[in-house]
Amino acid sequence: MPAKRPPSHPAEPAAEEKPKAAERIRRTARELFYREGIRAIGVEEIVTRAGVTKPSLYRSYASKDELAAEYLRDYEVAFWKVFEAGAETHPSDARAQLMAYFEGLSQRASQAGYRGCGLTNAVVEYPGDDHPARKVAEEHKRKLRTRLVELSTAMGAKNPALLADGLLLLLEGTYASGQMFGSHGPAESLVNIANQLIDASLS
Amino acid sequence: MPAKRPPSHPAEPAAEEKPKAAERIRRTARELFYREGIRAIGVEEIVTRAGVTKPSLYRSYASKDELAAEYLRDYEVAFWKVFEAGAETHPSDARAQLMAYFEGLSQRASQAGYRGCGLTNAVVEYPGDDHPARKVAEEHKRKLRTRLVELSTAMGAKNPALLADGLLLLLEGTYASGQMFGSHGPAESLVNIANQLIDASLS
DNA sequence: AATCGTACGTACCGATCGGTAACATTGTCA
DNA sequence: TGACAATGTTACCGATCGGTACGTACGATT
Repeated sequence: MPAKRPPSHPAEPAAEEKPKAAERIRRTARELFYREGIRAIGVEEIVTRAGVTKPSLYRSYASKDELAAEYLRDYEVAFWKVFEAGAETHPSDARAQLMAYFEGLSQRASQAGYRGCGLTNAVVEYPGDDHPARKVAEEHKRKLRTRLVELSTAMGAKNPALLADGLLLLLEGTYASGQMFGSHGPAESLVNIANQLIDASLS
Repeated sequence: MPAKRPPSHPAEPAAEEKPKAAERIRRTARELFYREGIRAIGVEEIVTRAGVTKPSLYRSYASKDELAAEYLRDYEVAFWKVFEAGAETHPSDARAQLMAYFEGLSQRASQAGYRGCGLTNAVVEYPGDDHPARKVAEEHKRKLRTRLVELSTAMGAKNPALLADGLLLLLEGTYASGQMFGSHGPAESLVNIANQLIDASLS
């Protein structure tokens, strides 16, 4: 285990040099998988657009399936960053935190070309429960549900688990319908609907 | 245009004889496309499971894409049949009609192996707006939204379009989350949540 | 200078993809 | 019975799929 690489930092972006092949593949795969779907994109197109070759891909990732799982892990990190962004601007106000995310989502999902949630899309693309990408997605959704229960509790809901389920249904509904309707779809009503539901769940 | 076929009835199921190849392909494709996804299923597997061969498929359907579109047209017919089933048992009661569908959906979406809405899944599988299957799905969703506005109006909602959007978000959310969570997922709360939303939208 | 580990590219694998040409079989009419 | 159209079958196409064996350029170590 030769763990001695003085100039390069293993877990850091290392913005000093040009991106390595593995990182270029990662970024290209993330963009293509999200925009076009995992099944729709072949490894050939990924490496071509990344400016590398196939062996470089398979040296860093065991298979296309594993690369897809890695893409979703990156996607999840980015998701939580956006989802929890409201915690800083609205500390100790669970409802405002949540609604900050809902407002941003509503706007994004109301634009043409919106592609929904990469994790949800992966579940649709891979119905069988043995795919590594699907496992990442399923675990994430369980975590999201748990987090929504926490927020619902903090909001003072009578039945936090029930409100959390309602909010999750609205979220997933927005991801899906944002892809089907272009502008002026149901996603535009998300904030209004969510507020109605939260109000009804309090007293 | 030789439109003369006395003994055979073009648009009827013709339950008298054994199913033709085109019909077997249609049924097999419908089941496989729904369960596994359109991109995941090749034409080879369809014709094998249907007990026919590829040329039989391509004589009745112009391409795999067209077969997929035909599958969704069949799916849509079946959807409306289930969706409007409550109109007979609950005439002149829009809310009861709608909730009858919601209750059935909630149960189906809470079972392991649930695969959501075939039309929504097709939109996720084909992001580009040029695919024939996607066009069928998009048009259906617009019709569904219109129908929900009608029902919301009949229910006496203050803002029918807004309630319709909320109901549509809940529907799509149930389709999606039913696939990710097995039993005891958010889909189980659909009826309760929908009732809260409808109540809040009336007075 | 000889050596070694790392990183990357060239060229190729068998399998499967959607789709088709050409031929055999069948049923329905005159 | 014979002609015709519809529907079936065998065998194949080029393209692309995910994945890999093998050779090479290069910088650090001895």
